[in-house]
Amino acid sequence: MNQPAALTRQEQKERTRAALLDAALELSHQSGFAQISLRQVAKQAGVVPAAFYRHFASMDELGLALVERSFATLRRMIRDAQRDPDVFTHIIDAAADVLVETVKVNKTHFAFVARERVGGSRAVREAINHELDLFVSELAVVLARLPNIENWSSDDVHMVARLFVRNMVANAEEVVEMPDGRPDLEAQIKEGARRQMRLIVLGFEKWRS
Amino acid sequence: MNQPAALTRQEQKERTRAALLDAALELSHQSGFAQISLRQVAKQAGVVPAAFYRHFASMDELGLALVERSFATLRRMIRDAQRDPDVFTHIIDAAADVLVETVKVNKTHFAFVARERVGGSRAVREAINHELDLFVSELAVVLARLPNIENWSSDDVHMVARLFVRNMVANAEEVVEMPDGRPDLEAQIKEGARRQMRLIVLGFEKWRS
DNA sequence: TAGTTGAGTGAACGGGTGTTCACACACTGT
DNA sequence: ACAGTGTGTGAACACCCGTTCACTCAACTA
Repeated sequence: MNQPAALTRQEQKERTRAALLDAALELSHQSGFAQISLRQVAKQAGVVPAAFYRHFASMDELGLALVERSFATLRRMIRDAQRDPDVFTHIIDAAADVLVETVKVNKTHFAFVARERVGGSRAVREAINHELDLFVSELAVVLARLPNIENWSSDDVHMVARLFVRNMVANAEEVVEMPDGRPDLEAQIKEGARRQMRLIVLGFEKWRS
Repeated sequence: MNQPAALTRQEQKERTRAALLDAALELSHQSGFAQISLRQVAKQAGVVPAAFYRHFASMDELGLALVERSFATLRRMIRDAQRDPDVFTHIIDAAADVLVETVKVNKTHFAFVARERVGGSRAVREAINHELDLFVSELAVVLARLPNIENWSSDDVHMVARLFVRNMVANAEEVVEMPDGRPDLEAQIKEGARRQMRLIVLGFEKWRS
C-alpha cells in the first residue's frame, strides 16, 4: 500500500531509538555512562532533548536497554563459538581466541558492561549482575559434562563457573583498556588468559569435596 | 609557645582536608565518585565551595589522594596479616578470613577502589591500576617461595599472582555489595573464596611450561 | 606589640542540566 | 480525500554546576 521510498512511522522511530542508543554508547566510551547527560545524547543522535522522552523515560531506562543489547552480543558470541568444531578439541585455546576477538570487535558494548557493572547506577548495576549470574549458570551446565567434573557437587561446579566468568570479565576489561594497534599486547592478554584457564583446569583432577 | 586549647594553623588545615576526604568517600559510597560534585563535598564537609581550592586544585586531585589513602589501608591489612602466625600454617583459610574481615571494616575505602578502578576518570583509574600492579608484584615475590612454585619461570609466577589478585578484587567487590547484617552471605563468600584458592593451588603441582 | 599570612567567606558569573509545554506536520487508518 | 495520531520542534523554566574575586579575622612571625 505504501513506503514508495520514504520510511514508515515505525521504521523511523526505531531508527531514532537506535541512534540514541548508539550515541549513548559512543559517548560513554570515553567518560562513563553515569556522567553523560540526556542533552549530550540527544545532540549526538541529532535530535532535540525533548524528543528523547518519546523513546525512554529517563537515562536509567536507556541504560537498561543498553545492558540488554550488550548481553545479546555476548550470547551471540557464545552461540557462534559452540558451532565451531575447534572449540571441542582445543577448548581453552579457542575460548581465549574467541574472547579476545569478540571483545575487540564489540569493544563499546563490553566497555559499557565492564564499567557499569560496578560504577553504574543501582538499577543498571543490578541488571548487569543478574545477566552475569545467568551466564554463570549456563556455563555451569556446560562444565558439568566435562570428564573430571561430572560427579562434583553442583555447588562446586557453580563455584568453578564463577571463577571462569570472573576471569573472563577481567580479561575483557583488559582488552577494552588496551590501546589500538598493539598486536603484541593482544597476544599477551590471550596467552595470559590461556595459562590461567589451564592452571584452573589442572586443579580439576585432584579436587575433592 | 602556644596551643593553649585552640588549634594550630596546620592542625586546622589538616582537619578540614580530612573532612573533605571523608565527605567525598561517604558521598561516593552511594552514587560513585565520578558523579558527586565539588559543591556537595564542600557542603558535607561543612565548608563553603571556594574553600575547597585551598586543599585541592580539582576533584580529580582529591580522587588521587583518596586512592593513596585507600591503598594505605590495604597495605596495613597485608602487613598485619603477615604478623599472624596462623597465616603460615593455614594460608588459604587465613587469607579468606582476613580478606572478608578487613573489607567489611573498611568498606568505604574498598568500595571506592572497586568502583573507580573501572568507572573513574582516567587519572584515578590509572592510579588504582598502578597500585594493583605493584600489589601483584609483591604477591609474586611471596608466591615464588612456595614449595611447588620455586622453580617456575617468573612469567608464570606473575600470571598466578594476577589470578589471585583478580579474585581478591572480585571477592572484595562482593563483600562491598553485601547488605549489612547477613552473616550467612558473609560465610558463603568466605567459603567461595577459600574453594577457589584451593582449586588454583591444586593446579600448581602439575603445572609445566 | 604590630604587621603579615592564609584558611575560610559570601556573592556573583556564565553555562550546562532535566523537564514542560504548545506547536508543526508527515505518516496513518478510514 | 480527510481527520487523526504521534514523532520531533523550539522556547522557556528553575536548578545546580565549577570558578573568580574581594573580603575577614584568627593564627603566626619578627
